[in-house]
Amino acid sequence: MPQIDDMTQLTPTANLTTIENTFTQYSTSLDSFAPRLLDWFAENGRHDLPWQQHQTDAPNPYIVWLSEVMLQQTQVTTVLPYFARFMASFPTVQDLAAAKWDKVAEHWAGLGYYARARNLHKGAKQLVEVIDETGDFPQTLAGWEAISGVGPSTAGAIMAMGLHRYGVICDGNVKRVLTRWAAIDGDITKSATTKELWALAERLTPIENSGLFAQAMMDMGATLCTRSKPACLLCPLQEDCLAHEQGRETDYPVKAKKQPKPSKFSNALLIEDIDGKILWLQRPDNGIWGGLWSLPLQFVEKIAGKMNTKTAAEKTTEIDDTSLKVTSNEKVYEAEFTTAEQIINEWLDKHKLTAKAVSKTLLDDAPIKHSLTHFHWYLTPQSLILNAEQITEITEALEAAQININWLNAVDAQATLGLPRAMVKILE
DNA sequence: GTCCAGGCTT
DNA sequence: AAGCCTGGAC
Repeated sequence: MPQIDDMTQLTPTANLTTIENTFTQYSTSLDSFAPRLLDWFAENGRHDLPWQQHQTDAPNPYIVWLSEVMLQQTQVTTVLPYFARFMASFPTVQDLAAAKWDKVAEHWAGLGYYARARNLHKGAKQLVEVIDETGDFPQTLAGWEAISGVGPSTAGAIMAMGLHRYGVICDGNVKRVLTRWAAIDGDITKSATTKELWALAERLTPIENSGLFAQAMMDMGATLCTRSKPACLLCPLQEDCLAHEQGRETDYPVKAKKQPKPSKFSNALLIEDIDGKILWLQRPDNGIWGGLWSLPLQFVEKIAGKMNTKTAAEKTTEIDDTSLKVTSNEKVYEAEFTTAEQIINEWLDKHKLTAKAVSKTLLDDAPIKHSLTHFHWYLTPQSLILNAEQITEITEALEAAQININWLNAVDAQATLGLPRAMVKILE
């Protein structure tokens, strides 16, 4: 734990000094922050989450590590059933490390951000290696940060809550609470602001009970200091919250304006045999849905995000144009295919085969829209039935290129493969 | 329907 | 700095 004298050195500008000068009795505000928060947490916090370890003297770091990785970018209610299934199938880190990737992927399917699942599986193997060498889980912040998928905040959470040692977290919840409490106007996506927030989090975290403090901060951010409509009346920090004083709670945290998202159009090929078995491809580890199974996708086009500064004339064209076509100020990009999709496309070309639209009714031919962080994806299901000879040919072509493939009907695919949500939508 | 949150890796 | 996914808020 850095001493307070060191803290000012951590801040690039006079950040903490600014905060301290803001209060006439700054040490009272800063020093009473944790006691007020912990009192609130004892009375009103959640103490029944299945991964919480603060009521035991022998915390299980595996449970905290697993839950923290799941809780990255994901809300508690979404994580709960996934966590239960993981613990049932992989009760120890050794079980997880020994599992096959496809089994891990199937357990994770639907949670999103699949790199987390790949890192989790890799991390389990790394942890078993550490345990075999030292007899125990890593015991230091650096030891945990060396595990794949564990960054500074997750490592701090594991130190504090999984080992009952000293640890600091500074996740999205903490950042929202702190930017409001101290009215920090810097863009939280900038590294200077990140540094400032980490320094403040460290200054506020009590040396004793850092685990309870971390839980309390996360609970505060999730239940009181919410993004919209924060419950300031119930907040133990209300009396010296600068954002509240100014009535500007929802102005924080400050983030740079989002860039317009491009749109991508693809066909999702349902390549079937006469028994209704569908061709599935395992996607490469990098890129979208890495390591998961997907239908072959056929790139159609990609259109740049809509500009914010459109002229009235351009807006009119846009309204008139209901068929998702390129408009004048939009750019068309290069096609994007995986190796497997290239092989399939070349094979279809060679045999002059074209997939047909699958719509139950004439009106039901709209593409499925799937929005991601950085683009909108419009997926149009297209069907193609192949004979036995063609099935053999395409299977051999893909296997020759070391592509992992599967022929499974819709029900079996959902039950046994890790399918991303968009694929489930298409099957439905 | 649209907008937005969210930690880590590369 | 960009890429990654889904669900909840509105």
